[in-house]
Amino acid sequence: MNDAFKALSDPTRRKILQLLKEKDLSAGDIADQFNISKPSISHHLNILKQARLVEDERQGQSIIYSINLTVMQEAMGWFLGMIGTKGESHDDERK
Amino acid sequence: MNDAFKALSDPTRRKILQLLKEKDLSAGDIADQFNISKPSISHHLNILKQARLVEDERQGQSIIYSINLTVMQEAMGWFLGMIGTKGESHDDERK
DNA sequence: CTTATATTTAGATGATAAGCTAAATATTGA
DNA sequence: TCAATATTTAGCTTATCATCTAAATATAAG
Repeated sequence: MNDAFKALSDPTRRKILQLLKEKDLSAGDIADQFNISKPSISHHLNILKQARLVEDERQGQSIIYSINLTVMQEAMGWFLGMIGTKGESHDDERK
Repeated sequence: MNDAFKALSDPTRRKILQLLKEKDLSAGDIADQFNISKPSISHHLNILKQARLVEDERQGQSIIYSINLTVMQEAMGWFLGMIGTKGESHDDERK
């Protein structure tokens, strides 16, 4: 969970996720969307992979990346818990 | 928005937000919950403030911090857009 | 006006992180 | 097997960040 928040803190990685939301892409196709070297993009993809925000699968020469929404939904859960009524979750709350 | 994601990437700051979700607290009361020096906590609070995730107001000697859910709701919106059906938001999508 | 309390600011340090180039690995096809 | 293509790994540099101590600021109380 912490890894996911860390991964999401970088704008390049968030943009990668938005691209993958549209459709699966190879590492090279992703790199083409940025003014950043391929090795750097590969590094970002690795961070996203460790956070389990993306998955990869080799297809011939290419490695195809796809988004994994499971962790994103968990993060959303954190926000939902946050946005609930202030102080609601007290056991000793008076009615 | 980027500031918010950056601010949320630190576990100490996320815990501060969770404390403030329960009730407003002074800077000192917040610092007491961590094994981190008061200046460091002050620094974290400043980052949260710049991201507009918290607000502060002086009350006598103390400065009281409170959570501001507006930006958090915006971040939630980002997640919602992300979790929508893969590829849905194309203009040229065929029905 | 002096002291005590609460918080922040300043300045320094060590750890993380993002970026690069060059080299290594893996796959395909001639 | 050799050359081309796709991606990652290694190693380095620079910048950002979390943390600390010491000093500064602001309010309250005697």
